Amino acid sequence: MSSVSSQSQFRLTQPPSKVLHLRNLPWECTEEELVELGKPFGNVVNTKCNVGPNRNQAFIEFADLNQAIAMISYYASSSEPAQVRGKTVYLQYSNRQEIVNNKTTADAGGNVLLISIEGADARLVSIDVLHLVFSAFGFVHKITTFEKMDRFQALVQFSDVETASSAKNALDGRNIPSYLLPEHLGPCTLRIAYSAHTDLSVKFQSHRSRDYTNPNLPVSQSAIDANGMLNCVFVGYFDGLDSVGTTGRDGCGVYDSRWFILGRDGGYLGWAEVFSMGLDGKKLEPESNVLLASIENMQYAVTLDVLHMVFSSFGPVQKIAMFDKNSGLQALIQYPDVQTAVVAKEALEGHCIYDGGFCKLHLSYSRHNDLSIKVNNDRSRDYTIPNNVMVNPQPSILGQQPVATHGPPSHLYTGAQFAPTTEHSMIPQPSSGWATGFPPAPNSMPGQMNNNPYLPPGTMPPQMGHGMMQMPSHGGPPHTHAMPPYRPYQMQ
DNA sequence: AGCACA
Repeated sequence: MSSVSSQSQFRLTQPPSKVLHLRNLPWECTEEELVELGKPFGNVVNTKCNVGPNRNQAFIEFADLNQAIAMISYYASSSEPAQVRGKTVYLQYSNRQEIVNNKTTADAGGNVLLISIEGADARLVSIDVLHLVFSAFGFVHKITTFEKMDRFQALVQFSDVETASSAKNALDGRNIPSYLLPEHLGPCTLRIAYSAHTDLSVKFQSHRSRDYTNPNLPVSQSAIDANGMLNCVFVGYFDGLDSVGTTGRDGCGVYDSRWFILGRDGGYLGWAEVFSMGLDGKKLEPESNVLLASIENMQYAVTLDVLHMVFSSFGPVQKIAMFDKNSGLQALIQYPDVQTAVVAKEALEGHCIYDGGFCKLHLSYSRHNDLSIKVNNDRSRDYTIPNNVMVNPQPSILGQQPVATHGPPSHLYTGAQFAPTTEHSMIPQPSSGWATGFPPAPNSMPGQMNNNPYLPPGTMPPQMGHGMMQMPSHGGPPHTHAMPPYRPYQMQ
């Protein structure tokens, strides 16, 4: 009726209540901080924070009315105002007698979180980034995203309530780290609540929903990028800081193709790696014009010139950088285009530079697109710059003799050995090299064709001919793909 | 800086 509405909304003196109303709180304020604030005055039995349109209000409920009175009285006469995170907090008795809902049922959280992403660019946050962020706290089973009330929201399902609550506690009110977002995006803030759901229903892997527990789920077209790949995230936890460097933006981010994830206190939470997944569930790396080669079983020294020769069979090698990694040798090989790198990778992967299984190549796509070669030496070279321009402290030795580290040199692959020795009669000669548009058959690593026990002739590597290769939008296997046009290329 | 579920 009207007798109630005639009361002023803000009375100067509230009747006492064991519930206190707090305002002007920082929006990051947690329940724990509220408990800390009230504890000196009595037993805090319940709290509620992030209340109101600005989420800067809260309630504290004491076990006893006198405790609430004690707190109000204290701060009424104190020279030091109540503070949370250095912010002055204003206190008054609530006009309710108890805090309803919420924590009375003792952290009635669920294993599913409801996430609202706030910010002008919230809609541009990909499901993969969300997965990455939340995976820092445990295995994410499923994610669905949707728009509601003009807000971009997501449901994130964890295994259990504990994991979900740790994610909520750490991330609620936080911005998604900028280094996980495309550079042009503005801040995207996470607002997190518990959902009533316990198990999300995900019918398809799509750009809106993912089920990370079911690799057999149908993939909707919307989840597939131009290369016919499904972005995915792999995450590890707490694997130690010693292996983590700081090379990314913001002083944190990418190391060795992994993201590492920092918690709210700046502490290390874990690492994550974003990659693309083929429809068969296999991990695919995004293609690149730069290949990362690691060399296994390196009985013979692999020199820059050897690498240059091997990789030049598929196209002009622009740059090579060699370095030691995990007590092994790795090299980055840069081609002018992705196609050439794809062809080279598929042809060379798993093959050996020397007979007998020595110096086996393992190739992956690098994240780099353009290597910066500071100096031409025996470990790195920029073949696009004439020799006399760059300082060349060690003259290149073009006699292609492998340096044996153990035993006599084996057969080194040289351009001359590129001549067909098997049924693959179309393999180009070194003079025409890659330019003929036909790479060596995948099983016929140059120089490896004779009696190589590792490479039965005419055998397709197992990864060939499977689902991902058949996908129409994929670049396609090299023999069906248009090759780069012929451009004369001078070997040094 | 001024009272919260749905």
